[in-house]
Amino acid sequence: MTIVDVARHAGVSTTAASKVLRNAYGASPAMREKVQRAIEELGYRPYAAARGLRGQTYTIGVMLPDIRNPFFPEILDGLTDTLRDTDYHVLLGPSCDNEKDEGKLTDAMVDRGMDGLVLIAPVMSQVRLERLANTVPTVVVGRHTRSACYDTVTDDDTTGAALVVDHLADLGHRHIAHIEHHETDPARLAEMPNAVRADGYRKAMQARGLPPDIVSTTYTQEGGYLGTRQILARPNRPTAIFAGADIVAMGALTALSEAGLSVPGDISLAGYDNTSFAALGPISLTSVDQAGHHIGTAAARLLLERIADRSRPTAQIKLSPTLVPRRTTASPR
Amino acid sequence: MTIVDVARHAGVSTTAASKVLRNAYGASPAMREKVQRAIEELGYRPYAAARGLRGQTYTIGVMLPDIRNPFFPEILDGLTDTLRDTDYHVLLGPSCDNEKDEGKLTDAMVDRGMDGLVLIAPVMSQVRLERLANTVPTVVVGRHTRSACYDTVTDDDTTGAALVVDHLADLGHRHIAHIEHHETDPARLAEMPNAVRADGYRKAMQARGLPPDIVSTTYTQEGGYLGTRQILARPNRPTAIFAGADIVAMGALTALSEAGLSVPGDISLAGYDNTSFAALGPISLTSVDQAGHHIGTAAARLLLERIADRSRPTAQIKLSPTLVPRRTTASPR
DNA sequence: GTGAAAGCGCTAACAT
DNA sequence: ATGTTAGCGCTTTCAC
Repeated sequence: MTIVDVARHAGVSTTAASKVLRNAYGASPAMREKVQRAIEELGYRPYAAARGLRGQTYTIGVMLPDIRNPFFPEILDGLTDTLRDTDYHVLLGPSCDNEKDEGKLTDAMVDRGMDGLVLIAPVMSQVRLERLANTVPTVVVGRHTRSACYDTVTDDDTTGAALVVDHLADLGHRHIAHIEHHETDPARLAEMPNAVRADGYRKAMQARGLPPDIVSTTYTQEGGYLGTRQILARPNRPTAIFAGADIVAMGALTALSEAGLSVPGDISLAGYDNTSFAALGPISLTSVDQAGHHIGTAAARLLLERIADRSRPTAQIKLSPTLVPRRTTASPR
Repeated sequence: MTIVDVARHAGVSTTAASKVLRNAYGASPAMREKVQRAIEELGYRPYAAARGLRGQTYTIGVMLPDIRNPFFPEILDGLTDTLRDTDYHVLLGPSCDNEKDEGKLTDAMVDRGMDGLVLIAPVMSQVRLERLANTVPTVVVGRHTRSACYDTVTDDDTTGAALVVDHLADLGHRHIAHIEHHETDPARLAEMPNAVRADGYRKAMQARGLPPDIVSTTYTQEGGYLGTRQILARPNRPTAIFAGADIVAMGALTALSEAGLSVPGDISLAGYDNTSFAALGPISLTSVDQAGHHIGTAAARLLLERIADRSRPTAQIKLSPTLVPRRTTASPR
């Protein structure tokens, strides 16, 4: 079942069939009609690999750091909703949280001739990112950089962190600890959402005249659990914990409950991302909403624009977070 | 940067280069050496679309019903761990929970020349499934069927449901309600994991001489919330709820907490899947472990076998679940 | 063991 | 407006 069969069945040339397939210029309505019917009757489907060899594959690749983090599906929904009415299909890479896996995955996506890439909070160096973006249209989500090669969509993590610190400080907390995703690479320190969040925390604490107190782990449930245990093992315990992501707060909750501490009675806890689990009745976690759906929508639009015009100047879209106070934060006793 | 460049750089024919690329028979060690070096020096990467046109794309597609359900990442991990050391890459479709979206996605995967498909709890008809499996090697996860066209990996949902019912009945519960994922299609009624789970519940209740009580919603957090509200609105309330999936239990917890009911004081609650959220300290949900990682591993192995030999008889792998009792279940007052 | 060449299904010049 | 045809990068007979 190839385009040749369609053309023959419709009694036209393959060029004509191809044009109809791609809605390209130069096909009369009558011809469109004939070809469409032939396609229907034969149940023909164009073979993407063959198209890829000549140009587009109509495939957009998405890379995300952790499929377990319930925040990422929000972004994905925004992406797929926007791409639904286009000819493009979205394919997701399995989660990869280190530079090596990221390289392998993006290579694999390039090898498969993908028309565009959406990279969510990638850790690879900017040099690599730009090399990649020069190969295939790319939108980077989460990294606070400006590049001439790729578009970016970020949420204002500095403000988001301040939202939490101010909320807790207003409640009367003086000792607020922060659990961050460990970051050593000096370049990423200024770019990655987790690092910017930690920096926002530091600045907001300073602005309040409070000493910062940071524990480094990872943005996972396990990381939250271990980080909290570390905090609780110390001589003087904070009255509030600001977890850099909801998933981290989930792990923190386990550690706190194991330690026999009540939330917010003994200790307040805030997360980040406002995932659906934060809204769960028995959890009711104070969090920061960064509108994942909008992030996804914006990324998809930027990518489509760039695919259409690879030379248009790059754009940086910055969204603003909002605080969602719930029952895990209260004044200290 | 094509295979021709590599061949020229190595001073051999493209055939030779191709053979080395694919570890095919008929290339001397010396030639392998030369070609490998050329590949390294040129940083050559084979273009998957072009390979696809002649044969394999080294890509395996995975379809899952809901990326928000924290159980599926377990299966995925099993899949990717097993596939890591092969030449295959895994690409995920965005979640799709209805027959139409499933069809679009599987079509897209076939169009992209994928070498194999893993379908997790698909809802499409068996006819369609078999047509698909005749096109491309396919492993179906979760559906309790035997087909001559595709391999299956399932967990014994009947036993799993009985595990929960027996646990609750042993604790002294007489009125145990079940929240299921709505299923109307008569064909799917015997095949889908949710339907088999509901049937297992029914049978286990009957074996205990207890009247079944089923509420139909969906396997989502929202579904659990709405289903539980429905249960609570009725005149006589059950003493225990068996949610068909942990994610459903999460929604149930919200509804119960909103209603001012304590768990397990006022009502016991059990889930299914033993996701990482079930183990969370403040939740500590009794659940059924169906070893998602093993499911993924088994699926990957079956798929590789079938890709290697498309005519080998189909296999049906059935795994056994275990109960993980936690703090949400206790004897009724 | 090695190489020349045909062709996978499609698109895009180019010719009509 | 429509058709002819040369490739895209790779694999795979089939000679040697």
